[in-house]
Amino acid sequence: MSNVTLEPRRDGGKGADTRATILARALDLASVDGLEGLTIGRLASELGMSKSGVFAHFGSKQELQLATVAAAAERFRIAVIEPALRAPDGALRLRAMAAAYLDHLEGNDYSGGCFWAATSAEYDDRPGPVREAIAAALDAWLGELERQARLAGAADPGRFAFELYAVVMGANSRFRMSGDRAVFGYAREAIERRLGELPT
Amino acid sequence: MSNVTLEPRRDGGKGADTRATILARALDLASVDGLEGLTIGRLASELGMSKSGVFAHFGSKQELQLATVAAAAERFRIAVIEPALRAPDGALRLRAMAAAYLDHLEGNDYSGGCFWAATSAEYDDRPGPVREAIAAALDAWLGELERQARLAGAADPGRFAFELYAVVMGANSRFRMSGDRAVFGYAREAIERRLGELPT
DNA sequence: CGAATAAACGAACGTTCGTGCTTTTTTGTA
DNA sequence: TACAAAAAAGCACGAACGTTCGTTTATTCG
Repeated sequence: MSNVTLEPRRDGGKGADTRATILARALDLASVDGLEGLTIGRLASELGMSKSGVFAHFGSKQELQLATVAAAAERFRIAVIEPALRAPDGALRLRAMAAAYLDHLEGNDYSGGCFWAATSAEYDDRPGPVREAIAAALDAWLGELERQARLAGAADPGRFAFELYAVVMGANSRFRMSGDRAVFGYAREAIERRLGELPT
Repeated sequence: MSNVTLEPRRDGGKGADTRATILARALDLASVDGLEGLTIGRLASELGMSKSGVFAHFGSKQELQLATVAAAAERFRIAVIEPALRAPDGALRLRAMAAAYLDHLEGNDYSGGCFWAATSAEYDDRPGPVREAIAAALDAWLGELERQARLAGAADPGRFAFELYAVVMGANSRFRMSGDRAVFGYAREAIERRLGELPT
């Protein structure tokens, strides 16, 4: 009766693998239908599991949403941050970050586009822990852009970071809606132009 | 028994007023919760109506969504397009359109931000008539930007239109998430800079 | 091997969803 | 003022939602 385990362990057991499998699928579903449209029943049926089996890993839908946000942040770190770290601080790092991001977006035909574009639009008017988690991830990204812009000698790093962010997100938005790949070219050229304006 | 009217009339009767009232509220709700999160029950209770009373005006949820998109397009026309028409074609018109849009976004503290930003992110992976309606509205907006950019003598009007779009939408996105009004200044300055690069 | 615990299952709950059918109230007009 | 049409309400439905519960199957470990 004592020490009742309500949720699977999050460490080495079999549960950790299942949890990772669930979150990988949750990430794809949420990129398409949003974190609110993500349902435990759908998730379970796509995984060949029972609703309660999936549910037990998180204890509530909100915890599932928060775990999905964390998984998205980790995937973003691997797909975008990590590759860009090989470039030196400053303008070259900025170029590498933007390029990795755009490549990631352009290559993601299969899944539902940028997780952060979808979920930030979904939660920008929905207070609560999920919104805060998304906002923190975006602030971290913008903050890193700003930090690198400062190292690159930008006159107004905050402004510089905003412009990079806007162009990348704009390309994702337009590509998703129109299917026109030309927007990635527009975005890359705009970024190059801005980078070229930095002090040498 | 013959000629049964399933939906209220869309013309001069009282039904037209009610329909407009419903759509006005639907627009606000959809700006916050999206067109999928918009529910007939919630709409009815906020309006002090019955679910079936609201439902009868549209016949299906999808029709309600399509009518809401149309209402959003009309509001956008009044708030952004119309005021900008007083400026002459070309660069001045572009400046007026962007300014009206940014003012509209910055002044919309009460409601849920840009309807088009919210719904395009929501439907970019959801095929169907609603997506097509949203895409058509966005294409019309981008097309008008491009047309004016061409009249202003831009070397690549499509690229020019994309950059304006990205900066305005980026400002909306960042403001909604961070609450930082400085992004509107960033956006206005970026637009002025691009307009200044046009041939005189 | 056997006991303990982790993991997944299946059924049910109360609620809300969109939608259909019927009835009542309101509106416009002859 | 009477009456037909329009508008709104009432009621019910099947499905899906998140969640809880008790039970069963897998896994781990002494």
